[in-house]
Amino acid sequence: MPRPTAPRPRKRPVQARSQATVDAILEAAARILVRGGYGAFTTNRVADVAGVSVGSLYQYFPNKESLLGELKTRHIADLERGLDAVLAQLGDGPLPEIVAAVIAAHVAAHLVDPALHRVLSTEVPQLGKHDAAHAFEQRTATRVHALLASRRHEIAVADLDLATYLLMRTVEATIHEAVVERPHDLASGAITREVTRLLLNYLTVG
Amino acid sequence: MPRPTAPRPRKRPVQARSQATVDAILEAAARILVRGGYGAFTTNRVADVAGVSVGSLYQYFPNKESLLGELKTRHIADLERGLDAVLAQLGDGPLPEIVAAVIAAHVAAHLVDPALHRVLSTEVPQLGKHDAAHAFEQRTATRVHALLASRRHEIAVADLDLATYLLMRTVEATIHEAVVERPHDLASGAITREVTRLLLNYLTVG
Amino acid sequence: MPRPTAPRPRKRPVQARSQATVDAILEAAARILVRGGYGAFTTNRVADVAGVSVGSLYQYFPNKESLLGELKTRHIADLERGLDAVLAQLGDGPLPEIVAAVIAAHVAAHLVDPALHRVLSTEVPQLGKHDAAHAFEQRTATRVHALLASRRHEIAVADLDLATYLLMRTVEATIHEAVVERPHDLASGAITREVTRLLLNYLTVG
Amino acid sequence: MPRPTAPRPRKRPVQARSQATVDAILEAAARILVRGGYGAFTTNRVADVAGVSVGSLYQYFPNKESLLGELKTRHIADLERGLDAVLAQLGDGPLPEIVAAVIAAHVAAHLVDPALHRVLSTEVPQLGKHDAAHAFEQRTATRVHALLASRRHEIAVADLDLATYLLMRTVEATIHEAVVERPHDLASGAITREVTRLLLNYLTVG
DNA sequence: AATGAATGAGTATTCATTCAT
DNA sequence: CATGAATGAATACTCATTCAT
Repeated sequence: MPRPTAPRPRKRPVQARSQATVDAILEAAARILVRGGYGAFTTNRVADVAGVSVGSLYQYFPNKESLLGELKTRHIADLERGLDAVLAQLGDGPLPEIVAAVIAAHVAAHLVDPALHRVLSTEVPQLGKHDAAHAFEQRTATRVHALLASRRHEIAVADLDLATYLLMRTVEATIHEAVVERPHDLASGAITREVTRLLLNYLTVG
Repeated sequence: MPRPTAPRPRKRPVQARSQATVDAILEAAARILVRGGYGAFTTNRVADVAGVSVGSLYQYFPNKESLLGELKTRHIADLERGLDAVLAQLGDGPLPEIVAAVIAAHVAAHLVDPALHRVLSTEVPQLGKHDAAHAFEQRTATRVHALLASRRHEIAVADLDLATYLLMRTVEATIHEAVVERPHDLASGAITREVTRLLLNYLTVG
Repeated sequence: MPRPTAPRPRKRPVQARSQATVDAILEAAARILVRGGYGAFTTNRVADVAGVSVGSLYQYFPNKESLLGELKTRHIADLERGLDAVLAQLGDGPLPEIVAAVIAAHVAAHLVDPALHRVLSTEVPQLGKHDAAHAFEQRTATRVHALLASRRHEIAVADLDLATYLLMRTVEATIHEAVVERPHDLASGAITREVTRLLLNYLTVG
Repeated sequence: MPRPTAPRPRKRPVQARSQATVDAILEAAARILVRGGYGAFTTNRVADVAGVSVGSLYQYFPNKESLLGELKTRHIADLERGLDAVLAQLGDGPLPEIVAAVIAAHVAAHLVDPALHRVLSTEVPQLGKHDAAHAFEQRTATRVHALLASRRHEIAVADLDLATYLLMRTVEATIHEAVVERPHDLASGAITREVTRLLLNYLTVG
């Protein structure tokens, strides 16, 4: 009866077959979230759609919030995997290539599950931002910062920290919205091209 | 769970003391939203904090959603008022002045009630974006587009529509986040300066 | 706040112009009841439709129940007026005429406001039957009993009391339902004819 | 105030103990309805009296109306069972026997749960009569009609349809009221005897 | 482990009634 | 007398969570 107070503990599933259950639950959760928004996100319904009992759900997730947390964590891991794939191949090419790569990486990431991304980032209670999402952003910022630093001589911006911030915000904001509002410009490559130009000009032109 | 229907027009208070009641309700609503997020936003609690009875709340707002709607509408009106104040003074100065003004206007707008803005734009059910917020964005886009068009010869970007989109997204995203995450850079004027440079470079450098 | 406990006190309107207000209220009440059933019967709505304030309504009716009571009382007075008109003309004619007259009187009564009659007799809380309706039935039963008694020699039924009961139940039941379910047979006179035969046979055939 | 929608099919309980819960709920519902009328019929109170939580009630009945619907359905099933028991034994006996049987069946039916029957048929919102009650009446009318038709030669009434209507109305009305108002005459058999005579005379005497 | 029946505090909303103006 | 803003207990219904089987 008492409503949950803190989302401390998380998952526990380690065994073999239980993994299937956990996956089913998380998939059901994502589907419900995408289809009906956070308002439709009910533990009973999730269990139902997942084809398991509520009891089982609570076997793996101590409370609703932990389920949501795991969902976020996994989604972010997906995003990061995409990002890694692109950034990993980046040698010591010229700045334009790097910026283009960062943007491409973000585009790729946003196409992983745009609908889920939308719900997760706009409708779901945030709880202080001190979650996986924040950590991910931090990590990404560090990487971008390092990439910029390695081309320090090509960059006309004094405050590299601020530059990183602006770069990331800009990329995120333009790509994120474009997925929904300008799918055509995104598909045609216009968005990528323009944003690349936007950022390169900023970084290199005094 | 059916998504809530669009916010219906609510009963318009006209009498003397009723206006005070309505204001108290809206203020309480805003405060609760800011402090506890959408999850804490309960009609009974709003009435309680407002110091009125639930019955009174429902005398003026036919349902929870309409209360939320009015809150959004008023907040946006506040934003737009700030925007107007800045843009109205804009004569036919050079492009840099215009871009700076647009950014300054956004900064001003976001300082109206940043906390409320955050909740309203990220945690509250969106209902299809076809609300006051969307209309406001549309209006602003049109204004920005017109401003750019009037300086067409100074602008190196081919697609003015896309340029407007990128400009607005960039301004919105960087300012919005900076309010919370980089208050220092915002206060020092660094954000404004850099974003101005970012956008001017984009618009003018081929 | 405390819900009403007993419907003791009733109206108080005696003055001249206030009568108009009371009438408006009662008419509104009847209309609402007919259109929306007892579920739609709300003091605020009644006042609204009547074009007066709730306060005024409570000036004349101490509570919801008293309003309902007055409505019933008036409706029954209407019924009784119709009955009187028919029965008053009854001299010492033969039994068939009397039975026909009683039936005709009931038909007339049920055509006064069938819709209101329906709601009042099926959907509205009864509260012990110790109201005006019961008294009316009692009075009618007495009259019918007297009429039968005056033709005692023509009647083959031993228990005149029971005969009165059956006669009244039968007339009421058949007419009441026919208004809604067999309007054609009622209009054509078939119902009246058949019920007359039914009752005459019963009363006179041994 | 919108009239409630038609009773939707409710979740069918199948498991072991759940059946007990459903029964407890329905019993409590009936008791409350009988004791306090429709006004006292509250889902929370029903759950309380049933000794279960509201949640359990809503596990089996999606809404208040469905609970009421099930109650009606069961009550009518009870009535019909009684009717069946009597009518089933009817061979091709003479008309008097048939009429007597129909009356006896109704008497039996009305003695099942007279108090519940009263509330259900007079105080509860009807929703258009298109429910189980109506269907039951239809079925009964068909059976009675068939019985009369099979003795067509003994019957002096031209319109068999109208005769069926009058017969059923008369039986229903006299028995229904007698249960409450003339229990003595009912127990003594006087009601049955007189109503039988009433109807036989009607059907056979030209 | 899994199940799903059961729980009950909490939520949005209504409406009879009061009372300051 | 009239008004209508204000009241708040009561109501239908939901949903996170528990626990006996």
